[in-house]
Parts: sequence; structure tokens; C-alpha cells
Amino acid sequence: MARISLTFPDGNQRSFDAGVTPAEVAAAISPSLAKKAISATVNGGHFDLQWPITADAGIAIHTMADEGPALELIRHDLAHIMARAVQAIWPEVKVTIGPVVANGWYYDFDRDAPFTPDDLGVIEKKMKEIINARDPVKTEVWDRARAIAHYVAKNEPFKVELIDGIPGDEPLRMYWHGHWQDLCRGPHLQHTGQVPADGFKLMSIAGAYWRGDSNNKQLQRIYGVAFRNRDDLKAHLVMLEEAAKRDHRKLGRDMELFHLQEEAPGMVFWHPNGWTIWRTLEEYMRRRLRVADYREIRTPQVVDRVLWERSGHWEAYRENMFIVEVDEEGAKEKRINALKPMNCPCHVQIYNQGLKSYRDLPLRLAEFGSCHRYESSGSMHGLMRVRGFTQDDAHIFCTEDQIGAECESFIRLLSSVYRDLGFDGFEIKFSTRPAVRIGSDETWDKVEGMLEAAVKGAGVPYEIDPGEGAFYGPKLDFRLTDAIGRKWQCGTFQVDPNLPTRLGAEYIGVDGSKHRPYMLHRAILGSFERFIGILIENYAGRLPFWLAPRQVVVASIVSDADGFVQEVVAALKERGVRAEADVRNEKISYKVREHSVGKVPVLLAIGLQEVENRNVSIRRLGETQTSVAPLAAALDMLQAEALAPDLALPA
RNA sequence: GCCCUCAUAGCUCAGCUGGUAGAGCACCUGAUUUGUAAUCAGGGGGUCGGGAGUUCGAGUCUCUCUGGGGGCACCA
Repeated sequence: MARISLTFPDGNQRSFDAGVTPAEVAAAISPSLAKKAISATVNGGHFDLQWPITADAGIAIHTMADEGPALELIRHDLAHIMARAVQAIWPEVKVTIGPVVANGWYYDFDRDAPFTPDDLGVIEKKMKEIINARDPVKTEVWDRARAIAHYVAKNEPFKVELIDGIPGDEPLRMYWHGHWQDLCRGPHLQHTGQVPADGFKLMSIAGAYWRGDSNNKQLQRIYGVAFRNRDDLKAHLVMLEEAAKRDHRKLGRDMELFHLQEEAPGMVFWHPNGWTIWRTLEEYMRRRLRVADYREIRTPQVVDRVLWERSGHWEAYRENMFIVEVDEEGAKEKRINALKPMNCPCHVQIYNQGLKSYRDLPLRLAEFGSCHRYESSGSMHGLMRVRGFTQDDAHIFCTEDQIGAECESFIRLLSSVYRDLGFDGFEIKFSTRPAVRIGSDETWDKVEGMLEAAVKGAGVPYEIDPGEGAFYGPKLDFRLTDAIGRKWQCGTFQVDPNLPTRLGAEYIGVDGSKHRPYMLHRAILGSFERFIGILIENYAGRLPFWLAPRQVVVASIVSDADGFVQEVVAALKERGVRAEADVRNEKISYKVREHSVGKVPVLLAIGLQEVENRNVSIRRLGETQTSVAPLAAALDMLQAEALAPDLALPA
């Protein structure tokens, strides 16, 4: 097959098979530019080329931005360079795969002895040698037999397995970095010297299962980050430090919000400040739900296994349940109960009390439901993943015809709540039918269609997550991002025709006969624990006034002002503002510092001037300027600010 | 659950190759009455996450348990 050579903006030349497509060329330049480049080609201008390219014309490619080798290429080459370095140091190590990820790359190795943190420095040093050698990168296309024979001879079983998984008609590319080679789809840079030797850093070692399956062997993964130069790398490391400062686990301690301890792993001890945030959030949610025609209920924590057997949890979810054994008087055997891991079966019990009519639907039952799940020890993470948590749960019992409207109004409610809580951006995943599922394809078609129409109707962007739906129905997941970019599912909306059947929910239809209702599982915050964790990080602890656990500190400057301080505090409390006095014998600068660290949004300083004029000096968190206002005006202002967004008067 | 890693006063951390613990902040007491991010002085506080072992002797080495952190798997 004819080969053509293209010259890229950074001076690199790369050869392609004749007939190369714009997408392939764009991808070789930079995946991040690829989309722009492709559309630019369609729209004309940026690619001054005729497609498809069929002859080697020594063509120069121009992109919209000439920014040197793309980061994706740098990172990908670093993955190869690292693997080469590792095998140079420890020839017995077996290689597997090493993809580019956010900010860098990783590579999974198989080696009996564990890598140690000290090894990272050794590997880095070797990598720099390889980079400085400016070894050429070359590509070859091999046939399968040769590739397999090669890897069998080199005793690289993982590579053989990879080749077995590649469709027979796909060309197998081998990339050479100097004398070291790796099976790879490419593309790559021209020589190792194009990688900035001071722009990368190996970050950590982790265990990772081969092909992401915990039944497979666990490999050792080394993560690295890479940027174009040392400054960019440094900026990234500084960013990580800054992110660590807003970690909810650190702020939770600094702000005295909560703590966790050994005797109750995954269960939160909420302190007065943290519990104030919780109650404020709960009261807000309760008002929002009431307006949206939900009816609040409360169901038991400890429920007999019989119900869990009926619901299917005993069979499918038992590993994650806390079991409670009780010695009942006179009973021969212990009675087995479980702490509820979910609220749904209990909600159906309330629905089932009394005969329901189609006129009762949709029936929306809401509970701030405390749940316990025995999460695996390695998965717990501060407030984000715990074993005891409270969901803002609700189940909507409705007819098939009502699903679409319920979904649409739910998304509207959720968007509005998130906006009130400071999240303009969130991610929606629309999870469609999984391979293993129940229900007919016709039903799935119908329900998926309704969900998608509802998302579209709400005018919010979403992505499709094919095959990730629950076995009983499609779902929408609403995700928010924490301080260091990890995404956490908060809201959810799931369509479930299954549980009503198992637990015998029904209603009398217009036709006078019994019908099965649909059950919609939905949550907005997801859990109070996780959502508060995300709130703390999103605001870096500087919560909006209405949510701040400590809203106002009134601080005396001299002890002769103490009386007026107490008067101001009392007046604020009377107006529903969370206020406290600080009349300690300390300098005002000391108090300012301490309450700034404690993230108190408003500090009122009272000295002799304020006492005399009956006004207050106002300092807001994060500002160095102070302003002076008459007491009455300040009280009005703070009272108005203390109102939750749903209660605030229009400006 | 798995891999790596960590565990010293309330917090942040020091403690070299083993010889029975230190600092800053916080806390308490006293002085200071101070104008917007840390006033000064004094004092109390830990047996080094739990258990076992090696050793004349362990915070310091080994094993084990528990918990945390970074990942992987899991998140119905």
C-alpha cells in the first residue's frame, strides 16, 4: 500500500497509508484539536488539502493553533518511554497497556515484587535518559502471526491476549522507541526528545485489575502527569495543593462540622456546626418538596428479613446489608432483621395500605430516609461514600402515561434546587437498557423514549451511557464534581416496573379492575452526607450566608462595648440570624483572623465609636474593606440575607 | 475486598544508623483594653493506633489486627 508523508505544524513528519481520512490526520496532530480540525475541514479553510489524500505530496498540515506537540501525544509517548524504562531496569517485568488519562497517563505492569515510592525516582531518571537520547520513533505494520510469535517468544502473555482481542482485519502496529517496541494503535511523536524532560512527574503506584476485572490478576499501575514544560507542571502541582485545601475532610475539622472515628467506620458524628448546615438544607428541601406536591413519610430502620426476601434484596443485596439478630422471648430461633439499605420496599408498604384508585396517582411519597449499607472498606471516602447515610428519597407511584410529565417536572425541580445551592453546571448521564434486563423491548423503547423526551424538554445537556441502566429500567444520573475533579452521583431518576410487582402494589383503574402502577425512584441531593461534602468543597468552606452554620460574629474591640455587643447579638437572633458574641479580651485583629479561618461570613466589630453612634462596622469574609451602617439597617440587611433562596423576596 | 502507603500531644509535624519523647498552634492562668488575618509571660497535656515478637533495652526492627490516604474492584 502506498505511503504518504505529511508535515505537521510542529515540524514533525509522519507517514500514513494512502487514503488516510481527515479524522486520522487530525487525531495524529492532537485529539483535542481533532474535532475543530475535522469540522474546519468540512467548513473549509484550515486544512488546505484535498481528501482523501492518495499520493505522497509532502503536504504541510496547518491547524488552527500551532502549539507544538499535542499534550496527548506527549503523554502517550511518555507511557511508552516509562514502560521502556521499567523494562530496562527490571527486565522480568511484563507490560500490558498504558493509556492517556486526564493530565497524564498510566501504565500497568506485572511484576512479582511491588514497586516502591523510591522506584519512581529511579524510573524517572531512566526516562530522562531515554528522552535525552532523542531516540527515533518508528512504526511498522505486522501481521498477526508475526506479532503473536514475537510476544510468545518474549514471554509477554498480556500482549498476546490483547492481540487475540483485536479483530482480524485490523492492522497491527508496532511502535519503536529506539530499540524498544510496543504494540500500539498510535499515533506518536517522531523522536523521544520531543517530550519535555522537565514537564512530567510520576505520581503514584496503585493496584489495578487486568482488564478492570477483579477476577483477573492484579497488576501494578504507575500514574504520571505531564505538561509542555516545567512551569505548566508546577502550576498543576500547585493546583493540586490548592484543591487539597478545600478538601471537605480538612474543612470539616477546621470548621468543626463533623468527625469520623474508628469505632464507627463510615458513620458520621455531626457536630453543632455541621448539623446546622444539615438542618438548614433539610428544611429547604422539605419546603421545595411540599410545593411540588410530595407527601413526607417516615419508615422503620429495622425490618424483618421476610420483607427483604419479598423485595429481592435478601437475594441480590444481602452482602451490603447490616444484619440485626434479635433473641425474642420464648422463640426457639433468633429473629433476623436487617437495617434498611434502601427505602423503597418500606414506601411500597405505605402505598399498599388501603385500596388506591387511579385518582390517587401520581402519588409522591418522600422520606429523608436513613439507610445503612455495608460498603466495602476500600470504597469509603469522607462524607462522599459512607455506610450510614440519609437520602432525600421519594417514590412516585404513577401510570405509564404519567412517567414523562413526572420526569420533566423532576428535572425542573432538580435544576432549580442545584441552582439555589450554587451548582450551575452538572452532568447528566442517561443510562439505557443493559444486556441483562427484564421487561419487553417494546416497554423499554417506550420508557427510554419518554425519559429522553423529558430530558430534552428540560433543556439541559446530557450524555447517553449505553447499557448502564438498572436491570428494571432506564435511569438518569445527575453528577457533581468535587475539588479535585472526581465526579459523584447525587441526583437520580429511575423507572421501575419491577418492585411494584414483587411487593404487590396496585390501583383500581378507570375500568374498575386492578392495575400495576409504575414506581419512580428519585433523589435530588442523593444523600445529605455526600451533598454537604460537595457543598463544602464547591464553596471552599465559604458557604452562602443562608447555609453558613455561623452567620455573624459580633466582636468587641474594648470591653466597654460588651453591652452593645450583647444587644446586637440578641437583636440578630430575634430576627432568625445565627449570631454569636465574641467579647474575649483579645485584639480585633486576632478575632478577625480567627473568624476568617472559621469561615464566618460576616463579622461585626463594635468599638466605642459604634456604641456612641449605635452603628456597626461590617466586615465580610474575603474582603479587607469594612463598612459602617446604622444598627437598624444592618439588622434588616442580614435578616434578608439569612432567608433561603426559596423564601427570599424578589430583588 | 485487593495493591501501595501512613498512624507520635486537640491540630500540623520533628525525633539520624534501637537506649524509656520535642516544636508551633490550640487549651489553662496571669498581665495587657487593644480599630480589622495571630500581644506577652507562665503552665498543664502524649508511653508514641491495638496486640504479639526480636533484644539487656523499641516510638525507632518483625508479624498481626484496626483505622486513614491514593488507586482498582464495587456503588443493585
